[in-house]
Amino acid sequence: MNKPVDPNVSNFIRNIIDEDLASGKHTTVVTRFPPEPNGYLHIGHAKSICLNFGLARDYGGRCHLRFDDTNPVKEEEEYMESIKEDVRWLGFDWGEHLYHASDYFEQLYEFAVKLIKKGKAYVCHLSQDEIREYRGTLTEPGRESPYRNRSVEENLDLFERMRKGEFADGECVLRAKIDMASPNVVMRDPILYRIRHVSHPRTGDRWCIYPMYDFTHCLSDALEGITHSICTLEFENNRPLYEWILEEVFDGPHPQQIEFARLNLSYTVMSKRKLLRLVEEGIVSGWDDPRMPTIAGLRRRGFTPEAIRDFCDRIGVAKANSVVDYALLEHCLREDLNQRAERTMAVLRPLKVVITNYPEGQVEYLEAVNNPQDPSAGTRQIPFAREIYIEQDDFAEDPPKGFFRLAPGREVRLRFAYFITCTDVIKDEAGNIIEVHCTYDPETKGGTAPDGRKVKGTIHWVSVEHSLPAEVRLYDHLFTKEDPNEGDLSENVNPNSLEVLTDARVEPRMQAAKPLERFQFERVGYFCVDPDTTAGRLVFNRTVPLRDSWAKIQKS
RNA sequence: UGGGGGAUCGUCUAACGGCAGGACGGAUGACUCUGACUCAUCUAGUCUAGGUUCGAAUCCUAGUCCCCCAGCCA
Repeated sequence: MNKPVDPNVSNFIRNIIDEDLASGKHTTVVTRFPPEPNGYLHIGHAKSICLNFGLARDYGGRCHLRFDDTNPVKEEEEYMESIKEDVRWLGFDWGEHLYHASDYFEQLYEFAVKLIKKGKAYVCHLSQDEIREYRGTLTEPGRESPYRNRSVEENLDLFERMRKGEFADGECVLRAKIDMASPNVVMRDPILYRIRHVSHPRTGDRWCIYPMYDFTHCLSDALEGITHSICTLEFENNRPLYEWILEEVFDGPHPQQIEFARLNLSYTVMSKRKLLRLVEEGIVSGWDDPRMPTIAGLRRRGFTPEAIRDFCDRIGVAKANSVVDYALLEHCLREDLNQRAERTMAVLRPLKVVITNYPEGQVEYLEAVNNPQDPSAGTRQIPFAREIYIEQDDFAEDPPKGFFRLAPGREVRLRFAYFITCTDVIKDEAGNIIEVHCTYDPETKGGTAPDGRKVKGTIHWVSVEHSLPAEVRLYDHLFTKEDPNEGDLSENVNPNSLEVLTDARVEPRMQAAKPLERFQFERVGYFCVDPDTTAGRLVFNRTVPLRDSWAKIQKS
């Protein structure tokens, strides 16, 4: 954690904890992050991770990582590994406190038996459709199941036989006996256990009955001594059930469920279902496509854990549904990268410049600062020669008003090198500019003129002979709409979310760049080395462009 | 039309009966060997209508709008 915690952070959950601590209700804070291992983590999960682990850190408590693995049909071991990797990468440590809901299956079974013995649960043989019918609707009460008043003995026997595998999938379920007329549908005799003759990633074939979320979660929390069980808004309706179950069977202290609004980000989607769709329809290359809001995607894109944590701190925590502006995420990223990314020069769309008065065959090495924000990053030597590449955008034959880059007759500074003045524009038969001729002023070596004259523009460059070819992948929002859910998702996909440039040129130092290493391409943006990079082929992802006030002026 | 939640600058979020504050975005300017960074100034808000109070974003009443719930998913 590179940043000290702002002592002024205030949100409704901290207020609750402060009160609980002050009143003596709790003497410590124990939270948990409880993902279901059925997919990849995304930035919405990062919010929850930062919240839960952050609270534990700030209050000197602890935060458990618990896999909510109660549905073997959807869950896989592979996901558990990726989740652990992502949480660790984000910078959090659960220490000894790694748990699985499946660790509690035996205890959970005993709690269910206890409930049956209290006459508060029963085995129901209604079919799935019948259960739905009997449940009633939002405005009409449900009806009681004909199996609702079976004797305790019969229920005990039936439940045991469910465990033994005497029933087929779907033949019966264990239900809580609460209130079929409750205005809260969750309380209309909710299902506690269902039968699934499926082997579980962790318990194998030991069980063929699996507890439902509502039964599992509250008891898992209680067993682990969780004090504050923080979840998202859609579980608000489940809170009465959470409390009912604990009240009925759990003797120790009860955790308190607190709900907060999940993260929504403009120009992206956050639901696992929709993310899966993007992958399956080939709209993106995979879960770690750099355009994905998954932790894996963000990592590959070049995001830092520090930037993501800072973002999560800044968005706050509240109960109102909201959509955070993507620009805030970009701001956090740039702020972090500006401090730590070494600078380099790279030309994305090359335009050849011949410096006609520079001796042929001569090469000079010029000193360049690696990171003006961090003197300890040192300097490097960059080769300069008669032929260089500059960015096509940095030259205009007919410069618009306010343009102070290279143009016929104009003098600009080549960063860390010399002042050059454009003398000629070379075109092909079609009239395309293919080369620009300039002269340089030998007196301006290093970038300053002894006579004190100033130039308005400084542009970046690389040597034709010494630079390395590279592929550069430019990313934009995956969707064209702030809210991609408005209308048909696939129609809102941004056709220009990926642009591949294959003719980019980078400084020779990039030969040594390692996958995921981050750089600032001066005047262009922050980039990171894509894992697709091989010995003979450099591939960069644009993490985020630099702010560009010239582009803004041009637009208006 | 049942139940549960929620509405504060364009966006996100503080203020817990006592000066509506911060951040992002936007605008303007300064600086500049990155049109970056940084700095400065500005911009802009309490859903509506009543009420209580010396004083209301906050308490009360009545509305309006938005979200969630009828999986043997979580």
